[in-house]
Amino acid sequence: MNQAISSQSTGNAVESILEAAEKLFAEQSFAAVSMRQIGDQAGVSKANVFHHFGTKDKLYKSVIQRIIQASTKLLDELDSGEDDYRSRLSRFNHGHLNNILSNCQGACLLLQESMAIRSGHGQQMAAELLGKQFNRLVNLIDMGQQAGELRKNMDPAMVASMLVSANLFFFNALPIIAHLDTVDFANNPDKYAKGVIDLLFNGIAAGGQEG
Amino acid sequence: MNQAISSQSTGNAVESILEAAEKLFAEQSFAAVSMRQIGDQAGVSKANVFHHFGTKDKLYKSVIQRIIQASTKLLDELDSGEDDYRSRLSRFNHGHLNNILSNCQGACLLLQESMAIRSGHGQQMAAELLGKQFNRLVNLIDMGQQAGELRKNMDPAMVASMLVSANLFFFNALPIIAHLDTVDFANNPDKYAKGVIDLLFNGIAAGGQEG
DNA sequence: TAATTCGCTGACCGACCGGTCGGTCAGCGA
DNA sequence: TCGCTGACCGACCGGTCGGTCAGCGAATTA
Repeated sequence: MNQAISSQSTGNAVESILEAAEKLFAEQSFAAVSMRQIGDQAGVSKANVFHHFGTKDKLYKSVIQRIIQASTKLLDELDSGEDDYRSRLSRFNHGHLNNILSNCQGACLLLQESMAIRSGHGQQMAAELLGKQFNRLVNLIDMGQQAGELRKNMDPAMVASMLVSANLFFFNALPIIAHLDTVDFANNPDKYAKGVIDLLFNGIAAGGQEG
Repeated sequence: MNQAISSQSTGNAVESILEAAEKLFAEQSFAAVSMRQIGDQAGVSKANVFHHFGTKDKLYKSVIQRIIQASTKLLDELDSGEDDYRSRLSRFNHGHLNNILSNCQGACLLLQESMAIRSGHGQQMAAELLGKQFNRLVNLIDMGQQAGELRKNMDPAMVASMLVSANLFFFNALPIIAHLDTVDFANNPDKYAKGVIDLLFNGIAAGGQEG
């Protein structure tokens, strides 16, 4: 075993390759990463990467699938409890942001794969997942409306869009924003998530209630 | 002139190369695009691309600079008028979203370049621009607070974050979201921008005023 | 023990990469 | 007319790419 290489903690080559590929693909891009790099990072030969995954494209899709499974699992665990809808939305929001931040590489890949113009290799897989998660959130807000807890003259999908986007932005623009002197919520995800819920519920107009 | 190639409308080779490079870099990635592709797309030889820009890296940075200049110019034109702060924020929001949608390629490149983990070639240039634009928006909201038009127990930077992120999300997740049956604001940027302002000002809690 | 399978590897291939080079050609000031 | 310049090109360089393949050692099976 070589000390210079990272993963391969389990001795399982397949898992080592997947971890290495996810990291490299996220940090760079599909085209920028070579199969040799992935093999080196995983502590195996380039030929072995091909042995297990056939082609670079299949390896990439396996990486995306793996991220999707992990993400879905994490989000499923959030769906318990029967509080008021403000609590449920808040819990979803905190969970969503934490999921993103606890798996930056995966989030980065999915976000990149979801970009419009881009000709991604796993675009429809990523789209399917994000669509599902988005719909789930929309339904939650819709139920809040029907329960009379949220005002009715608004579009639930738009609220969902703002919630999800706020978290994605926090994750991927953090290093840019962190050093601005106008910002003090950087490196404090919980404070950010709480603030988002407060603003979204109470609005920013003067005279609104507080969170 | 070849019909298969796109730009070169002006006959200016440099401009043709920049346009071709922006398109290809946005649709794919820095590594995925070859100098030969760029030359072909621009209707010039690969050697000529090197003649004008030296290296692939310099060409890429020129593309980013060009996008930044266009973006800054567009945003500067929004800073006129002295209405109430709701109108000013609304105008900024519509303008910001329109800027993004009218230059998808540029927005795509800047967004990609601003990603956290990513090791981009024009990262700090993109970060500088986004930081400036962000600070400008924060100041606008801050002034609204001091004028008493916006409630004071909230973080202006967080509001700015939510505004910007909502637009970025709309732009880059549109194709994913468009076909969901829960969504009806797709392909209607003005409706979306108006809804964002409404939600942000009035909140979603039952009992809030309408927009 | 002999045969077979399995995970894995180094050597190798054609294609393409970023970048360079020698050279052509139109235009321009003297 | 001359010398010079910059835009432009085809051909080429060393190097790396994705992908293939015969074969190795260690298990597994008969």
